[in-house]
Amino acid sequence: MSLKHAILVLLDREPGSGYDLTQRFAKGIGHFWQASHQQIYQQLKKLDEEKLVRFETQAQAGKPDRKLYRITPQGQKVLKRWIKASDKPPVVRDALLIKVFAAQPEDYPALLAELDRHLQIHRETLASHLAQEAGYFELDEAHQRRIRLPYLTLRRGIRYEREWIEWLQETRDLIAEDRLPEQGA
Amino acid sequence: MSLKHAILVLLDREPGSGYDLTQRFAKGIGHFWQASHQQIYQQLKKLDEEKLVRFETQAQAGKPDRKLYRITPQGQKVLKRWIKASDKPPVVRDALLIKVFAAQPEDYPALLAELDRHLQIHRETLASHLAQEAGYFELDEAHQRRIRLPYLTLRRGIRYEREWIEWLQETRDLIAEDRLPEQGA
DNA sequence: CTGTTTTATGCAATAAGTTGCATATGTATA
DNA sequence: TATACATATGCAACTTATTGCATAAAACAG
Repeated sequence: MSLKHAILVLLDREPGSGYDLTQRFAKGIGHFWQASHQQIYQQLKKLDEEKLVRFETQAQAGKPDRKLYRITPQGQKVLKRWIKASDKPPVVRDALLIKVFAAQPEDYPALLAELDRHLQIHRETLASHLAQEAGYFELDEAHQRRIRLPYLTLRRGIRYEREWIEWLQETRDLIAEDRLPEQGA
Repeated sequence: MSLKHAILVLLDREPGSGYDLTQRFAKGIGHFWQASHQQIYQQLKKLDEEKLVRFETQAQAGKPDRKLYRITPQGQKVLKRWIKASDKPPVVRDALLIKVFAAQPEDYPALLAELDRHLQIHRETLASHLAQEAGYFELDEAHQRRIRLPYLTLRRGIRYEREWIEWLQETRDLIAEDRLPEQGA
């Protein structure tokens, strides 16, 4: 699986604790990979057993010990190999679309509410991605060039959200129209 | 989870065997939900235990017995309730984007090959969706209206694939450009 | 007439992800 | 001063999905 590799990628850029990584997943690469702290801690444990990462315990006054993880040379080797390998596109499994597929006129009010809720979520996510993009545009050209590939993944996130929003609006409106004539009849 | 509900939706439209459902997942709703036959058989077993479906065994000459599943009234009730409930948007986890994010110039040739491979897969999926859409357009207006919501989910699949193709082409070209000046220098 | 695909169902083991809980303290907010 | 939030890590139980295997016969292609 790839959560392991996502962690290796982040640790290859900069060592960090499980907590750090949780933040980096949420803020940095959440547009293409989401992971909870439980998953991250579990995987760090396994990666350590496989010697792909190692850690130093940093005692902190009062707070619990912080484990600072680093990628090992083996880890880097495994990562390099994985980047050059090939994967299948991710499977699509979308509960909302099951509902749209199966909805009958009596379900339309609830469905419209649900579509609106998703619309709102996707608008918020898009706004957050666009804010991140604005930060990228403020960088000088040399720095932009250095993080061009990460930026391209953000572009993908932006496009993905825009796509959702367009479809949701279109679908929402079509379903709303469908319902009205029946109310008027 | 929602595989159960996807199965209930299909059985609510028409009874069928595990094998039937596997086909219907692949051909009918594969654009928003994918499931292997193992998963389907496992879930049918559980759905039967929960009394949300029941089955009749049809002995067939030579072939193994076919189990014809039907949704029960309880199943329909559970399904109705679920359709009106709300879910979170699916989590995004895309291995290809990890690779784009992490790739260094020495990885570009392999990455370009991988992007091309995905491009091909998405083009094939799009072609298959468009063929399905063409079938929809051939129907008379009354029939089109009756399956309008399922069609809207297909539209989403089409848009999704188009989105991927556009991003892959754009990204592919940008990475290819990036690499060339270094070869020429 | 031989080999591949389609029809038809399933078990077992493993991997991956989710949910709920537990602990402990510093720091900011009301 | 009480409450909530951020820091920091983790276990246990459960659900969900994947991988690999097994069986068995008809139907079709070469």
